Amino acid sequence: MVLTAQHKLSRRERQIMDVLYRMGRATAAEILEAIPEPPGYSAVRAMLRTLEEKKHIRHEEKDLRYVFMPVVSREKARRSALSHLLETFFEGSPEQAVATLLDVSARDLSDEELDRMARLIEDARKDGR
Amino acid sequence: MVLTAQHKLSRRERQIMDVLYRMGRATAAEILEAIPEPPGYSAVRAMLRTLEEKKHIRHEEKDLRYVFMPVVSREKARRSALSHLLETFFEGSPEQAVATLLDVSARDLSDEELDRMARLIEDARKDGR
DNA sequence: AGCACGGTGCTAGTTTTCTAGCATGGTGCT
DNA sequence: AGCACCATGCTAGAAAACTAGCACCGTGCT
Repeated sequence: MVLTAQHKLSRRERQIMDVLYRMGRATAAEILEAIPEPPGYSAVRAMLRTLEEKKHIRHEEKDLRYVFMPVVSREKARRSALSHLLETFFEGSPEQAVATLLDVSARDLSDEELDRMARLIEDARKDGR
Repeated sequence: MVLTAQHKLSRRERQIMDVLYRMGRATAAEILEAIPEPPGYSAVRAMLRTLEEKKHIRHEEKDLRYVFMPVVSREKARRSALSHLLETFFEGSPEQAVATLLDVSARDLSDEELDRMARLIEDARKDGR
């Protein structure tokens, strides 16, 4: 079971959740700015309300305005999203995913980053048993 | 610009596209089976029609029934989806993505797979210049 | 030929999503 | 106090998504 509830989100709701996961936390106005082909301000606020009702987000009050954030931790959402991507596009093969990942971000990978990735793989090898 | 048109898909449409990318090609009935909390059969066919109108999919006729498939190649869609995921959940950092990837699929990674991944990284290092 | 079966095409209707715009309430300035 | 400014709360309506169900067509069996 992948991203349990995520699948039920509407287009706009998903866009908002994406923004919130990217930014961590944001006000209605900030969210609006971050959405491509942006809806109206009222629309954003209405959807924030329903997202909150559905327990996907919560808010805190800060300087008179609401700051919204996801209820599910980024870490958890990450894993979920990654698993889903793996199944959908990579036949569940991490190897293929890494290949594409390296290819996509080839030009801005430093030697240091590559080193660290290599080390991650070594670590995984050890933990494997 | 990421997954340009993908962002405009409705919930059901996205579910269908996911299925098609997972399976490569499928009939209406097969798609229906593959969708969690499945809609009605008619609903699926209606959405296949609109997806086709919008040029996201196309169909061929095989043994009297339609077999649907994405217009955009899996490879291209992959990259797009991966980029988007990277931005949304990993601050654009491939390294973090690899870390989570290894963690998520830790238990079913063989030494051989780990070797191949390590090699991919070596290759990336060389290609880098 | 006549009929059952399994698929597609289409239309009409419901439900959900998405939106605009106004009412309300707090803050800070004059 | 009175007023402008901003943010939220809410309601009512438009638009899009979703769905059911029937008409139609080709195939193959009797």
